[in-house]
Amino acid sequence: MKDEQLRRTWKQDAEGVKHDILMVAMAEFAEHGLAGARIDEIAEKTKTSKRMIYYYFGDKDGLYLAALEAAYTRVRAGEEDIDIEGLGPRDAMGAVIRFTFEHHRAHPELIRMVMNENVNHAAYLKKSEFLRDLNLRTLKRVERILARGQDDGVFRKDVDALMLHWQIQAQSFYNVSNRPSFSTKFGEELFSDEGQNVMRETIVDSVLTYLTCKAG
Amino acid sequence: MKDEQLRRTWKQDAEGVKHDILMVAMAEFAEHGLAGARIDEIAEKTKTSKRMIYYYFGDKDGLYLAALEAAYTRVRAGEEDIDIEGLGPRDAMGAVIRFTFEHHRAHPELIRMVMNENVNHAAYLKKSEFLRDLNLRTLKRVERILARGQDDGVFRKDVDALMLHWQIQAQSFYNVSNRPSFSTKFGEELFSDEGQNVMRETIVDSVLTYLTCKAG
Amino acid sequence: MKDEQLRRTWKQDAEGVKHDILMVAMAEFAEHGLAGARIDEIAEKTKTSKRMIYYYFGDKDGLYLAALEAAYTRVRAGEEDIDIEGLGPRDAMGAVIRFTFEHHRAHPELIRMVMNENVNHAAYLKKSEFLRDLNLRTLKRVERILARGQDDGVFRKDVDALMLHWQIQAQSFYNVSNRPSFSTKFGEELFSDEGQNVMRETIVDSVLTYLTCKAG
Amino acid sequence: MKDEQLRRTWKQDAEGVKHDILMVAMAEFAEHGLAGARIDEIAEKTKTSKRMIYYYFGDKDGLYLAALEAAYTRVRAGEEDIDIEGLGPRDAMGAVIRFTFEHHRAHPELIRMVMNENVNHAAYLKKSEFLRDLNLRTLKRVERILARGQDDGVFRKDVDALMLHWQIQAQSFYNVSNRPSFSTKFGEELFSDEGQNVMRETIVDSVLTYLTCKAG
DNA sequence: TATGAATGAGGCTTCATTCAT
DNA sequence: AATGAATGAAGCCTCATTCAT
Repeated sequence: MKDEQLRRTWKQDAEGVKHDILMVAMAEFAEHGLAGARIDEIAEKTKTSKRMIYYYFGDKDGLYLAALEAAYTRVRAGEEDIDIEGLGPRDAMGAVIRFTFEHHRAHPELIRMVMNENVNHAAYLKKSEFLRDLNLRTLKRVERILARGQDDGVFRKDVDALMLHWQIQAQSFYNVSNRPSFSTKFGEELFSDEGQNVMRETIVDSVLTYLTCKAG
Repeated sequence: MKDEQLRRTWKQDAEGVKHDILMVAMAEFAEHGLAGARIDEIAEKTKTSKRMIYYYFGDKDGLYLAALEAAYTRVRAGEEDIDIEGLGPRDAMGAVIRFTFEHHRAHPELIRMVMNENVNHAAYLKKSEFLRDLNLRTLKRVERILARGQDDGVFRKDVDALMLHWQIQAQSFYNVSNRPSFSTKFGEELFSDEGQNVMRETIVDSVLTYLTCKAG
Repeated sequence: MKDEQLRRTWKQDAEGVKHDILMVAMAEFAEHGLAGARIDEIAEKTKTSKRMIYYYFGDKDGLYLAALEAAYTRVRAGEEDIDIEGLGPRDAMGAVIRFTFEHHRAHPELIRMVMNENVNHAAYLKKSEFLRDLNLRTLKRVERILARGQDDGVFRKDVDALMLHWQIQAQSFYNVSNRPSFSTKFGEELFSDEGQNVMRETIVDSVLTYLTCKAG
Repeated sequence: MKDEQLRRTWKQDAEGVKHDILMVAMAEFAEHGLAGARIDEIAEKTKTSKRMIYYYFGDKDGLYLAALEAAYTRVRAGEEDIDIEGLGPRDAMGAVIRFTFEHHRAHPELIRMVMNENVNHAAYLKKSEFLRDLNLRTLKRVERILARGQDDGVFRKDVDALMLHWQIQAQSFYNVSNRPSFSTKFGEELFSDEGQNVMRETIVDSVLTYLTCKAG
């Protein structure tokens, strides 16, 4: 079963045990959803036992919520890396779109957890104040760049930041979430490395065109 | 419990019974997903008994696949209604976008079934040739209009029909699929009747601008 | 395990199966209480399986409530046998006391279920209207006889029927319920056949003396 | 959680810790019974930790037995207060009955532990010599008063002290133990302050009448 | 003396499915 | 074509208890 040597390493390491459980749980919930995931299966893939899951997380729901939060927080770490301070509005907006697109691509497990949340009518998202506030920063960044571009006269004035944010999110999210069904119907073409580059630049292009085009 | 009079009406009406079961199953699978739906619950809401589900559909998977197909076919009926023959490329494309957007909005149960399929890596979609081919027509229409606009010199040449189709689908789908999580984080504003009108026209506007803008 | 021949006899005999489960459950809950009884143990002693318990009774609480009701109703069957119509108030009251005393003695399993109910603050008794109303008849009988005796001038006037009923119940119940602790402390003497006869007649004697004594 | 200051006070105070645990355990066992009580729950309500329970009492059974003994001894403290030396047999017997009745009323937690013992066939009571001998004194007192009254010619001769003791105990005990079920069926009337006074005096009256009535 | 972490065993319950008629 | 009864397997969770420090 479990490597006795390894277990000894973890003994009394509450944070380590919790983290181990969370990583496994996140993967399992992302893969199978709340209803589809199995506590037994999660425990099996863990360095510890099923009993510890209940010890630390209470019940399946508690574990799910913790895994959801873990998925968000883990992903958030890499989010700040983007530096747009020195860029003009166009380039800044392009950078934000590219970052969002690639960020979603890089974290399919979070996308899948959010898909599950939507299947569940965002029941657990609603429960967690922490989670609800998490994405506001992304919106704020779009708002700032948009405002700057509008002040500079580079961007058209009749564009709403929330709506723009929504469009960027929609396409970045759908790219990951609906890849299985879309590629089943229309082929893998769009999802090759090359295809994804084209897609990303097309989104950038279409958003910037929309924001900057004089005629129409 | 069940109205005896009504049941008598269905007696010997195999198609009626099957249809009844399918409609209930579709609603339940759309609501709870494959893993989350309960055969008992489905049977309960049916005019007939649990045994009949197994009689007609074999097992839960069989019922799910049948419900998935039913969801697609039921929705497909209303799809042809759109008449774009007399329209110019711009108006035709606008009509297609508006139709797609509203069509997705009008059929959340299908959206939810597709969400579930994506959670399941489109396992059942892949099984059904029937389902795979179903959406090709929508793509074809976009292709035709795009080609016409490009021939007329109204639309820019460097746009790919599949990519364009993808963008329209992405936003129309995400609008329904991710409403729970998005509205939890950013409010219901975008999802009021007025908000949805703005969103739809924004999508139309941005796509058409992208297709037609000379400068950039 | 189970006799295959016997099972075949029970097959499709829903009432038989339910009754079988109830009798076993009653015995187990009487013996161990709600918390102490084990569903596995009950199932084991049953002609059927654990699954059927849930099929018919939903959960442990449901089974407990059903067993409680069964205990009451089963005991109630023999209750009418007492014929006091032709008797004078003294003899009638004596008959009622003797009947109550012996009736409690004859049904320790019901006494034990009621003990358990009292440990649980009568939580389930309160839930069941059926159970609440069940003992009113006994009180009514005492009321009638008392009133008759008071009208006849045989019984003293300042006696309350409910209080009298309470005294009869108290001693008849305690005789069964507290036999373990009482006999541990004070010996089995009172609980031999002879001791029980003495006890019963002592109760009759003391109640009738109280009801009829002129002096004081 | 726990008041740190208070805990420091208890530190090194083994007797204090044990006493604290016992008081909590008594309350929990009285409330839920042996099977229904939870070690976790007891530990939670304690000033100390679960580990200490095992340290001092070995296991759940050990804790239960200790709590049972604690319940008896704690209650016993106030028992001597009754002074009947200067009273005649009638008044002395009345005083004993009143004392017993009120004493039971005042200590429902002991009554509930004894109820539980009876549910368990007095298993733990039988184990403890200490507990078995505890109530003999009460019986002795009744014996003495009864003998005195019989010698004086005030009480009838054919009354057995143990039986009399039993009757007093039965009614005093049942008043507390079966209040939940009795009041559920017949109302709270008998259990108001006024009702309890009436009940107590009725018991006194009926016992004394029985003991002293000449005619019948 | 004290404690947070850990746990095996067993508890209750639910699931999709099949049987017998 | 139809149904109420029945079920094995597996799910989630809780219990008293012990370990390591």
